[in-house]
Amino acid sequence: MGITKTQHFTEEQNELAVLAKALGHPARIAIIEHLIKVDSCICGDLVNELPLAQPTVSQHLKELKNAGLIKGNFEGASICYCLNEEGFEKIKSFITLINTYLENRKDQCC
Amino acid sequence: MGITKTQHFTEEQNELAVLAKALGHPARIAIIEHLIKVDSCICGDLVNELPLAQPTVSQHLKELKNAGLIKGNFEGASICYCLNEEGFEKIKSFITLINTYLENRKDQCC
DNA sequence: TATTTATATTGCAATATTACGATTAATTAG
DNA sequence: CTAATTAATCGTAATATTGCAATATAAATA
Repeated sequence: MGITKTQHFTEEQNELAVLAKALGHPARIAIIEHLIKVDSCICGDLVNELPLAQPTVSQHLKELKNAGLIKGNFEGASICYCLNEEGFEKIKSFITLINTYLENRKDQCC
Repeated sequence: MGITKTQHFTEEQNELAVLAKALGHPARIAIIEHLIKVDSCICGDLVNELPLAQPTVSQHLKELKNAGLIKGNFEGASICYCLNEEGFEKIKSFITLINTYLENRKDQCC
């Protein structure tokens, strides 16, 4: 029906999915990569950096912020964005779990 | 216009986005978690495990496979699925990059 | 060969996402 | 206060995703 059955999955599963989904667009990957390069920047910088219009960039920023992957601070007329460590911690834990499993995996069917 | 401007982003950015997007659904997180628990399983096992119908599970498996996060091997009448290390390597590299950055970050605006 | 078992595919309805022009809101500069 | 700057929101079109019933495919078994 086009609507995710969120209520049937665990909170942790839904949380991870939200975080991964937020990273599931090249523009948002590009935003994260840019923030790594410059520590922090304002929306206008990203509009210059990306091949997208200002409302579109603003929307992507909103999604990253809602997911908990970036933070925004008012700085005069503009808003200063930077990475939010908390969100990435959760992804890191999951990837570490998978990595540990893969390193110790014996029984590989494929 | 509802269509991602893939061609304006780097191949690496698009690749990462595809991988993250594939993880961006709780059912697919649940599938990955189940595979970690049991090493390998067939579609029918997941149909019993998840609150979703067989065609829906099959579709989620297809997406994970297309993204390169799982592999499927014919095993008689059924297909044996397990994690694909290659796909997770790429995500791990990205998360490690971010993690290294966050650990050394001095200038935090937020 | 016919039947059962396991999974993929098709088709479709409901909903979500992507993108942007136009507009609004909020702050700064003059 | 007014104009300029910056970014969010609204409205909307195009497209993608989610989910499942029905069906098709493919292998194992009787």
